[in-house]
Amino acid sequence: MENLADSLREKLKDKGYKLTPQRRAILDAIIENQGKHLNTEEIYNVVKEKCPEIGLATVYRTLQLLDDMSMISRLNIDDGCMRYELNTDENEHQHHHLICEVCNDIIEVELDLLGYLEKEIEKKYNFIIKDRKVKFFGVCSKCR
Amino acid sequence: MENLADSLREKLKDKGYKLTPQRRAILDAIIENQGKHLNTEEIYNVVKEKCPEIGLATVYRTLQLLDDMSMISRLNIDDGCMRYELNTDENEHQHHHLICEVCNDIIEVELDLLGYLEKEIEKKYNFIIKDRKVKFFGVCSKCR
DNA sequence: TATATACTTGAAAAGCATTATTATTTGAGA
DNA sequence: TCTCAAATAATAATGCTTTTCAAGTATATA
Repeated sequence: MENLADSLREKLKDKGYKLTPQRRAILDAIIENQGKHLNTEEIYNVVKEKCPEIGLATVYRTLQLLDDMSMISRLNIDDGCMRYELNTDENEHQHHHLICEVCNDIIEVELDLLGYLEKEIEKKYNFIIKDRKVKFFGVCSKCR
Repeated sequence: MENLADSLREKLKDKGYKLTPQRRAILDAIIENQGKHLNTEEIYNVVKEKCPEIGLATVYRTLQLLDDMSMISRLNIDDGCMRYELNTDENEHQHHHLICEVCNDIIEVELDLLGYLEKEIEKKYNFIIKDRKVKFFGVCSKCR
């Protein structure tokens, strides 16, 4: 997965941002924990292993920057903090989330199947849909 | 809409909660502003007109109570605060939300059309779906 | 190479929505 | 009316996030 890290670093530099050790460490932490939907504090703790002197504010700042650049996405599970996930080419397309109310695991769903609903909404409500957030709450296969 | 207020008051008393003037005022405020998706601060300001001595903490407490009793539902638009909507018999069934990125208006969508997607998810992921939150972001008819 | 300029950072303070605490008040049944 | 658990107002505390600011670092320019 070396190419992913490289391409993200390139993306940063292309936009005129400096690739500091802190930003590099935060990017690495997110890449290494892909699929885990870590929150800011958790990312901070991972990053501190390689970069012990980093400040929490830098993590918040960098996550905001990466979100603005669409390199990561926010995910709000209503658990009191913001979680993040990597935007890869594969999950660039819409995907939904299953949230297990028992173990709090977050599962990504590749199935989309919202096309018809969206077309109906755009027609009936004359509303231009640009983004969607779809979350299902319930019990996952491990907890049933 | 007198019956709605009455039935909600009954519901409170049936569960052993006292019908205080504060709770009555908060219920009335939510009923009178049905469809507006007010946040806690906004509800507080409406309630203060009829009940000026009320404290903000009481509003938070009561909204939590009403949510626990499924008389209202939380709606998180990621705008930094929690919003609420009344659970009437009509909207008891699932409904989604359109959020206009221009005027920030929130439109309720009666169309459901999620049945097939949910069945596929339950089958493919062995996940029992108990609730869902679906939000579409874009531009509403008034702003296009 | 020296220097000006803009960008980053860590630490600490501030912001903001929400929750907990506590002393006081109140609703509703005996 | 009296009693007492429940509810309240005021305020402090909490937790996540953003801002401030002084200091450090990198990049461009002369």
